[in-house]
Amino acid sequence: MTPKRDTGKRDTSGRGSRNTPTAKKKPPAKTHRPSGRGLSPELRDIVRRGVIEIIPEKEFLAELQSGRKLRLKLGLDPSKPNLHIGHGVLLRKLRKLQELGHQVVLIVGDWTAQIGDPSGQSVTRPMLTAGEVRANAETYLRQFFHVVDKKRTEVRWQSEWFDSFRLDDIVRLAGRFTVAQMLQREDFRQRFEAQRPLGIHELLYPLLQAYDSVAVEADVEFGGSDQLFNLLLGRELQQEMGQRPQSVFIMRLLVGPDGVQKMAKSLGNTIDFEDPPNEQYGKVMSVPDSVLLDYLELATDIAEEELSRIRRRLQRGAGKPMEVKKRLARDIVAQFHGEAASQQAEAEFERTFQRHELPDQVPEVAVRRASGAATGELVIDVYTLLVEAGLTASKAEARRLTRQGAVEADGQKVRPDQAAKLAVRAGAIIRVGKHRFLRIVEK
RNA sequence: GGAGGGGUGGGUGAGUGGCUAAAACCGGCGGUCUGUAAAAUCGCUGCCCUGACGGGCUACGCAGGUUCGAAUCCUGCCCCCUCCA
Repeated sequence: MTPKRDTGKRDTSGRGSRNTPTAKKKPPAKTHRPSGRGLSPELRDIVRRGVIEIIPEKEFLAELQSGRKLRLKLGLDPSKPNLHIGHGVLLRKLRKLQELGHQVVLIVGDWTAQIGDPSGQSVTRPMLTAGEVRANAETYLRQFFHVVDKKRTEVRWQSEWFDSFRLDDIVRLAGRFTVAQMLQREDFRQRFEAQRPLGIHELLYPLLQAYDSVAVEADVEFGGSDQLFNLLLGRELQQEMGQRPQSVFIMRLLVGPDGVQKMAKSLGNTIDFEDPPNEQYGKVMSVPDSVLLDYLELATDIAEEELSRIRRRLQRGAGKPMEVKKRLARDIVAQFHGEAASQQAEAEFERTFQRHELPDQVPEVAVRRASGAATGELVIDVYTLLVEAGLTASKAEARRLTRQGAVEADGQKVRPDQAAKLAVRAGAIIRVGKHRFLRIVEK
């Protein structure tokens, strides 16, 4: 293993990761989610939907119904600039609780972002500079408030308390825990046992996160299933420091469009809040059927009864998965870009991918007519054009694709021997693969 | 302080003097099929020239050296890991 190179693994669900090296298989998330008996439908949905476990369940439910305004903590680590719909799962949960009058406390993990909580086998990422973190955080906040109600959110920066930490504060904090305790975190233990590197500062990560709970006097902390350890540590630390320990709210992780691995920036399988509508729609459509229901449950607010109906229909083979998926895609795009954009994205999808027609917008490249050639007749060098237009990364790639029959001009496959001097009409469409297009116009 | 192991292509990881632009796997891309799902199947996957054959350039931590020839041997440097103390 080469620790030299770090992939900067981040996770989807707030910060840190508890285990699952790179989430090879779907974690068999055994769920202990609350039954929700005796709760209003609204509360029932909140405590069940997408929830794996609430610890301690009874106390939390009692609190929830006590009328007290709860402080709901979520920490986000601004080591990457964009939020994705995996984060969205948590954010929408917060939003729902806000609607009941509770207070969100968003912690910008400007210190932990610099440490990085390496998931799996990766080691430390290079620490980010404070400036990078700030810039990322700005983007984060904008995106965050796309879902969460700003008026009922208190934004806190870790630097508020950690900047003034002195060595003795750190030593004292670290002194409250033992190595054995830290090794309960599965990825730590695995790395330790496999004699793979495990940095001391990495052990600090969960401690800092735990201290955040103390600093803001959190009542509840939210996180994905990969966060269990970190969240529980916060609970423990609060107790040690004389605070009432927070409840922890463990949510299921959304997988990426690959259908297997959790959605995470580091795995490159995210659907981002700010992906353009068409892209967002397309990414959702590429989600495998096997996780369609998970997406509906976690990434939309489609009502529970409706979900059961869809589930049953699909099981009977009655519903068309594709139609359901389109609905899902529409729903998600609408969340971030509005109804109109969502419908446009769907139309565009149907046009280009289902009917194989041209997209709405095709980039144009102007080519000069050779002297003596008739108006509207152009001769192009396909390879050069493709590279210049950015449709292929290199001429070598353009050649390869041509050889493979992936390049068409006005619907005709371009043969390799023609490509260097291809005669086309002005306005001709060059197509590479399924969805790379280019229109040739006369200069 | 002592002993040992290691730095290879987007990732994992083979390779110990020429047959190696570098196995295998993953990922990515493309063809067929199709619901931009899955599965299946075939192929491509450093860059430049070429319709093709072929040719050229760059590449195995960095810098030098040995050799007709080096990812592979030597020297120095940088970095990482493990064990013992």
